[in-house]
Amino acid sequence: MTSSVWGSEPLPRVAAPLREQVTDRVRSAILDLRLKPGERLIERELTENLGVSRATVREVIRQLAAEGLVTVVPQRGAEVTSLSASDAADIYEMRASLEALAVRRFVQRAGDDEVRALRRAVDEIARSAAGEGDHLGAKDRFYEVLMAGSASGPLQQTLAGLQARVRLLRATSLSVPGRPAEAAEELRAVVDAVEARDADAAADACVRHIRHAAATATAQLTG
Amino acid sequence: MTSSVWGSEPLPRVAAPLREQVTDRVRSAILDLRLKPGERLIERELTENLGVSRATVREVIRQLAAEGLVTVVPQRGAEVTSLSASDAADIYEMRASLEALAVRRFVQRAGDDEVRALRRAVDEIARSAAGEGDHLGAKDRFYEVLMAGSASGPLQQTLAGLQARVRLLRATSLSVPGRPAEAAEELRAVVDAVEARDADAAADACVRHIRHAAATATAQLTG
DNA sequence: CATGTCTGGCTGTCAGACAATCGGCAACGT
DNA sequence: ACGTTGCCGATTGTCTGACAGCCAGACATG
Repeated sequence: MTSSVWGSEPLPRVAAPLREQVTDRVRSAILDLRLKPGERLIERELTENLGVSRATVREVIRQLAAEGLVTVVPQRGAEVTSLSASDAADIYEMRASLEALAVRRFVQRAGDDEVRALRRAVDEIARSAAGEGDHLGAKDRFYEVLMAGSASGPLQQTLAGLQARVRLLRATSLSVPGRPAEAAEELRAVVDAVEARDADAAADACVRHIRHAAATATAQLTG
Repeated sequence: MTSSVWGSEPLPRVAAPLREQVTDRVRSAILDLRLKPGERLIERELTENLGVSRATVREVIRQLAAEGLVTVVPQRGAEVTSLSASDAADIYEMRASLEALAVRRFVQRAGDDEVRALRRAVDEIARSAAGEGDHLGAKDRFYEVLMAGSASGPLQQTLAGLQARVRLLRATSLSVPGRPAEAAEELRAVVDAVEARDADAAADACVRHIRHAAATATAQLTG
């Protein structure tokens, strides 16, 4: 294959369409809580603050609505989604099921180098949990590797949406003290199973991790 | 409650926004195979055939893209998604996980009348499988009841997307002879467990059903 | 035959316009 | 003082028309 010379993939799309840049900006704003749940998104304001036309803004809003980050009320417009406690529980449970599946696929489909990358990612999480470093970023990289290795378009798309909503949750609740270290340990268990190529064990460990995360999160929510 | 005079619910949305009507139309066209997988969707054509402006058409396309029914290639436009065999397998597996979860929620949350409605729905499926009647429609109604009873926005939204993509699959493969009767039997098992309020058994039966459906479907695909 | 160039078809994006609708506020009658 | 009524501003839903940029295939050229 000559493709190895250029780097296989069908081209990483260097210049993203304006619409996607804007989508990313707004999504970040929501996840960073610069737009709080329940807050209305007025089209005119967005056009001004982002410097794009209303048509573009509207497409962005539809996109984010599909991801579940904003909710559109007919004839009233979009607002940042605010999740109920039961929604939160469901989302975590969905994540548990689907990430377990993703981990299974990873075990089946990922090459040794990708397994090593996953190991590195979890190490970085542990480091950031103990000492210093970008914990959220480290977790993001972990999931990036996981998704790439499990190589499933549909799974990736769906999980991305769920993950975003979880972060939306993290808005309401947040960082419990000893939690990062625990999380790192749980993820290490996942990678251990993956390295042993034991899909069942890996899936189990994954479910345990998310159930645990859900427990601490909802405790914050209702408490 | 005075609401009983008008019919309880927060209003069934009589006049849907134009955009949604159009979305439904196009979605139907895709699922009924009047638009085949791989076929390009040209904006101008859609504006003419549907009698709406390009702006509206574009919002509709973004919506369907988010549902996974169409794929947009930057600078080239949208085409009806065509799924790979491995995508199909993943989608079925995701459906298995999530519908199992939905059934669990149904057992927890649904009232007795909703359980009865589910029973009626499965009976109708059986009838349509044996003698005559709208089989697809019957299945749709079954899922409608299921979703309403499990009462979870996120679950409903996600599963709707998956279900649509499964139907897209059904485009490529299709109706195996004795299959409908089997399916009816499997769903009956689900309802039996639901009536017994046994969430685990119901979830298991559900997973079995979808695995079975996936098996026959992928057999068609690769064979 | 390989390479460069042109052109038509589409998409990406913008600006501006208008009707329909929602929410609140103020005037009104009682 | 209080519930109604009616009006107005803010915002969304949708349309029109326009223009630049990109892609693919036809065409010309050496």
